[in-house]
Amino acid sequence: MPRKRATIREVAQATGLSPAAVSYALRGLQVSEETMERVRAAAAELGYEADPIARALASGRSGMIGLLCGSLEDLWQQSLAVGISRGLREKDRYALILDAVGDPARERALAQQLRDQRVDGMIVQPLDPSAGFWSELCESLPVIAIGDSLPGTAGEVIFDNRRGVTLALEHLRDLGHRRISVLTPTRPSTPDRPADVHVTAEAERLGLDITVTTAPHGMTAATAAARDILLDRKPSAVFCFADSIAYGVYAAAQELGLSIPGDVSVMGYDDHPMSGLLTPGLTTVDWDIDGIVRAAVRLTAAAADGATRRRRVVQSPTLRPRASTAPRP
Amino acid sequence: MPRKRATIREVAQATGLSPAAVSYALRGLQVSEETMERVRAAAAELGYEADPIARALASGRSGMIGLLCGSLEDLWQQSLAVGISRGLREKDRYALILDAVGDPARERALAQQLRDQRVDGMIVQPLDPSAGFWSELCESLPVIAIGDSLPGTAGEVIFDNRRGVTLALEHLRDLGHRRISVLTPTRPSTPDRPADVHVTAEAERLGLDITVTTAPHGMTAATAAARDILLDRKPSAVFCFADSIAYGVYAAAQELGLSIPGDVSVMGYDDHPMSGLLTPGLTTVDWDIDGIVRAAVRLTAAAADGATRRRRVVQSPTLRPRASTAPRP
DNA sequence: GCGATTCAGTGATACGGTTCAGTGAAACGC
DNA sequence: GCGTTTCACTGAACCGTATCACTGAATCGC
Repeated sequence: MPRKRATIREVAQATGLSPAAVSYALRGLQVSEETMERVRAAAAELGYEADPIARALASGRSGMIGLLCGSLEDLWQQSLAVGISRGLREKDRYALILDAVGDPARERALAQQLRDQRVDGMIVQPLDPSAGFWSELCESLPVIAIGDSLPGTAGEVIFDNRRGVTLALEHLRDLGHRRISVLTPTRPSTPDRPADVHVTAEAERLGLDITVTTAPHGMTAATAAARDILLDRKPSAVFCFADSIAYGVYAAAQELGLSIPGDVSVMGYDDHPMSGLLTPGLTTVDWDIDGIVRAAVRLTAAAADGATRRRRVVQSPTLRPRASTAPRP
Repeated sequence: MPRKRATIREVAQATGLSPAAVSYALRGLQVSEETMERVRAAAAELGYEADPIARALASGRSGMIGLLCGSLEDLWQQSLAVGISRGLREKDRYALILDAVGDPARERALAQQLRDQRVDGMIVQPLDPSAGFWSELCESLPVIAIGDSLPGTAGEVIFDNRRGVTLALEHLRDLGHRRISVLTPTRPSTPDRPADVHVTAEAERLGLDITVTTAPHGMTAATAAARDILLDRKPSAVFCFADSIAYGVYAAAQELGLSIPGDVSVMGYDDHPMSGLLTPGLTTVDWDIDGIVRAAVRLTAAAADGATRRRRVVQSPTLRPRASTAPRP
């Protein structure tokens, strides 16, 4: 790391200008072309680079985008976070990634802390879309929601979960399954999460016998939950609301000596890159993660730059049938 | 998000003290018990919380720890990052995660930017341990290195790569393999990376016929590289320097109709949670990621809090034999 | 009872920028 | 040729906290 930071004052001194003029010049404001060049040259010479902290304090903007993840234990969300982080870097912005660990209370606290960091915008995968603080938050900075809709956001990338659930459950019904266990990462405290509502509604419509169980993300936790379900309820199919959870079911089935899809069919939801590599390949619902990343980055950058138009992208799911689902024996 | 931030001045006014006194009181310094209580109460009442940006500017510390990852395309590094991020949160610190995308030049720039953010410390997985700027960096803030050793760090969690490579190659040799392809994520520009040196040295010692190829992390890229190697060189075994890359080999083998381990044995390096779920299970070298996370968090927190003793943890690998390796046909 | 220490708290300044209101000179309209 | 704009730039205030040097009062030792 080179010479110890030059300040704006030193550049001003070197050019014979006032600090204010230098500040303007470096941002291409209010000064003549010629002065701008002179300042740029001096800044380069002195190795001057604006101090992001001081700038944030003075201007109230930091160049950072807050990324508030529901639970990074989910591999798919990890991929999403990494993708978004990279996308933002290409637009000269940092992502400040925070992990709510599946806890809505923590989600709220972290949102607050992100705001304190003067993030220019925030990307959120709301755990609890019905929480009251979102609208207040949206008023104080541009928020982009991913997944579920939120009131007052500057933009949204919404998953058509209704459609996704339909694809999954119809697929299982078409294979003859009636008795289906659903494993969802949703926390018990927010039982009315949109995606879950769709599940019970669709199940009713299709005449399926559904049991919904909560399982944390993360292999070991999901495996434990899956073990119980496979033993107790003996469903002919399991529908997991995240590929990560389906991986837990694979592990449990392996332990119990159950064959997939011979003894039980398994469906995922996300299409993580690993899902195609497993044996059997995991039948799942693909949300086009690259598309989501691109849309989120685009919307966020625009909103943080002051775009006012509220954009809403609705992501459509695709059924990705592989070998983990088969007709009911 | 509640009332709009109270400042320290308002708290001062409310308590009839000077701002300085409030500042001290809130941090439990220099003031009487009684005043401290009074200030705390007033602060709570006004909903005051210190502004991290202003604090960072004034004090030069931010409470954040920079986490500089080599390449987050690697699933194992993703797990590491998530784990460390969580561990730090439990110590009331944020992680500011940056991804060098496998590019040493970018690694350097990001290190600089992290420092500009006033991070209290930095955790680094150096892509290029021999780069000159590390020692300068270490002088200006406490750096914890993960993986390879670095001059001047405040602490290190070193992988005994020599031992890891030995475990892997001896395992393959014992199974009768001689003609082995090595796939490593190292960039061509730093060919003398310690881990790679061990490979060629060990291969020589064991009398193995080795070819080293560079493959980026990330399934699609690794798959492409693996395809070429499997077709052109027809090794009896492939040793991948990251489980993520081994996944690419699985995909390539699947495409080409090659059986693992029937036609080719595959070894990984890391032991990512998914490796045990694959069919066949991936034989790999386990570095105890949880131990690494714990050690890194502990060392970093200590160093950021001003601990001076330089701690060095050496991580020993364990061979995790599964089904992807078999005797040479 | 007197000088030397502690103690609790103050005022000023620093951190490194941004931004608002203002200024003198040049350009402009007519 | 005079009043009005525009242009390029300046001075000062400000963002919200930390910290240094200092002060007056209380405490201490003897």
